[in-house]
Amino acid sequence: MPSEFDKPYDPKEHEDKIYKLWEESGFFNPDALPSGRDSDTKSRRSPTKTFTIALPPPNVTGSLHIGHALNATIQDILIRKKRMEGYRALWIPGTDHAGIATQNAVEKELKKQGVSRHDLGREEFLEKVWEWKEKYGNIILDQLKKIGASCDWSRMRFTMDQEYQKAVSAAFLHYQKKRWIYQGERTINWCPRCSTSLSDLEIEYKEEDGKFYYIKYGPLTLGTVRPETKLGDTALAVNPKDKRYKQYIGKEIEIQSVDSSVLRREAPKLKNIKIKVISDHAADPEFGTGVIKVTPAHDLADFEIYQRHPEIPILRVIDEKGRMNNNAGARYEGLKVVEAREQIVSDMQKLELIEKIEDYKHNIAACYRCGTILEPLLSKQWFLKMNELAQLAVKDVKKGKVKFHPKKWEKVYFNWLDPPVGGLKDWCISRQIWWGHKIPIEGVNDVLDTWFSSALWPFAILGWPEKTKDLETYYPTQVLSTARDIINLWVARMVFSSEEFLGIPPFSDVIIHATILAKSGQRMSKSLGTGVDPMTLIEKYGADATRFGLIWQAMGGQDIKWAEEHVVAGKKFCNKIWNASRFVLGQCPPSSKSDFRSQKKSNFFPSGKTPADKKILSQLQKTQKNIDKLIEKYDFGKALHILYGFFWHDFCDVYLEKFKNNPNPEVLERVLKESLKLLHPFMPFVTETIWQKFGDNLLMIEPWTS
RNA sequence: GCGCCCAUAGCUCAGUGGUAGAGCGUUUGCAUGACACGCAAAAGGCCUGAGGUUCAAUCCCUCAUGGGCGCACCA
Repeated sequence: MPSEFDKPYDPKEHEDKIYKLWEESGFFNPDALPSGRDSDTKSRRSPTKTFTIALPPPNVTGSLHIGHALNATIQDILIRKKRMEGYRALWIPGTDHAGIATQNAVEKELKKQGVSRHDLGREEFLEKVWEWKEKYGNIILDQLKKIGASCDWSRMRFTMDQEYQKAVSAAFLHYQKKRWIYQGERTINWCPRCSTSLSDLEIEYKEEDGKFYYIKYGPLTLGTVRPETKLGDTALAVNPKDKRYKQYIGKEIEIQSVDSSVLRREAPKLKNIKIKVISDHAADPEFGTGVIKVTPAHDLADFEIYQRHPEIPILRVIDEKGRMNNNAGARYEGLKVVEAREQIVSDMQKLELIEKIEDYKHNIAACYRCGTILEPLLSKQWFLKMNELAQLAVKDVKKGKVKFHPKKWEKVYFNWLDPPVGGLKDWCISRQIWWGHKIPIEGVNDVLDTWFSSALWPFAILGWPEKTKDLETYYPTQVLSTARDIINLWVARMVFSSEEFLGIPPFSDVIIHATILAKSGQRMSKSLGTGVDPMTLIEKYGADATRFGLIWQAMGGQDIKWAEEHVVAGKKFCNKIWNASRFVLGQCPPSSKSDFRSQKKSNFFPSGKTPADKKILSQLQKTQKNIDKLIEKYDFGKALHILYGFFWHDFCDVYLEKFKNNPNPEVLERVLKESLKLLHPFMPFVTETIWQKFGDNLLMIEPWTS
């Protein structure tokens, strides 16, 4: 027995070597796959039979987290199975430039040296980002190799590489020609920290304990959580049906307010001002006092009121940095929003303009990249019309051309694209950062939303807008596997982009995999230290065990609370496979290995004649069918449970234990060989390592079932 | 506020219209010609609560409770 076939299986001994073997074979590139096998005259790999997956490009800022590991495993299972089935299986990897996230990361690093991006200027800063990307951007892909991902690295793409930039420009110009892109002045979500606009999807809501201030406006009283925006009020609104306030509608009322021209060091003073009362359905008679203040420049809802009542003025009192500007008056100018709030509240209290203050729990919008509280701001931005595009995306799922697994996620998709109330707002595609695709219009400095380029991913990586051979051969893709939080941010936008530019859906099946939660049942969080690093798991238990643990737990896409025990089980299982193989090999020495490999269908029932032989062979056959069916249904967890039960219990505990004194080598070989194939997509390293003991062929391209 | 999901063994989860399973953990044997990362056994659950449908419910329906998540302009 070869010395490296030692008792316990040690993944570290084998995994890197095996990965190198695969890479050197060139078979990750489907163009290099053999077109048929000598033992099989039917051409297994007809050029038309392709199977493509576009890897959701990880951000260059990131390192692999446990969710990536699960997602990569799922995709690798599909790709490996299809490759064994004879498809030209292509899995295209790449990375995303991740505009805001990457810019933030680089700025943070520069800050350590006391440098800001403004010190460097745009050109030099971008050079730094590129340097940073070259240095760190591919770490995550190396981590994918560690878990065994069989991507075609020769086709690796980056959302900012030259070819990809062409695709982005082409898409932009196409939309522009259709007049779906326009510039407009709107109140949008603004992150004062990142100093850029954000789309409606790039928001996270945080619950906050705030205060609800009841402020006197002459004869009226109204409630607000943001008294500082009072300085930008240009109207009051009441509901047209609200009888209490009917008499005021359409009238200008005179109210006493804070005199904002009084300097801060002086005592606050009252000032009489006039303000118009309008009627609008946005005012809910049931809530607060039924009167609302309208601050169109700093509130998204108020801006909508303004759009319905264009006669009211707009007054901006907050700047891009989140500070009060000179419109706010000398008393408040330069104060941060929160400071201004404290100041104005104290002023109003002194002037007896505040009736009462209540505790109030509410959700506030925060930046999805840095967590800073967003400041709605009137701003000139570029928008992409969404009506028709959204309908393209809706149509594909409604018609079943794109299917979600599990199906329930359709709801999230439809809920955004085709909301039950209101409509889908146009997509704010401009960002005021430096790192990204520049908007291809002369004199415009803004860059495009990162997701604008991500939306083109599945076809841009195959060469679109050029009519490349790859695009022709490998598009559309079949499966997209991703996390649920980017269903709208990314999946929906890929669907309509592909429909718009190529007239077909980008993929037919969308797998929304389980979200892996911390033991507490909450999302894993780096800052809380509840995250699990897949690299640590691989280091400790091996890649196969990690893959096993992930798939074993991620049943049916249901969220899971992470339990490392299952990775332990995976490690034990690797060992079991290893040792069973050692035993079988002992019964069938390497001299017979050519026989071992060339068994054909004709002797699926080798000379085994005992009832037990027949039983295990029929169990094997049943398992093969089952596993195949379950993988096709994307039911990976169940497939693995069944495989585990078959191999460990039916084969090892029952059959092997019973007959180890008097084994039937042919049956052993048959069962082991077929089991290794079934196991390979799940646990590629051990299975390939064992397979290598039998000959030179790669298990990776052995026929799935024979 | 609207919507979705979950509640089964100590832990993490499967599952079925006819009173339950896995992995890990625990207990007890066993160094049995691959494996102690093992083998053989065992303990452990009125399947969250209350109603309903049914001959029959852990599984179907309703409500409740607890937990998670998504959406929403309620200032």
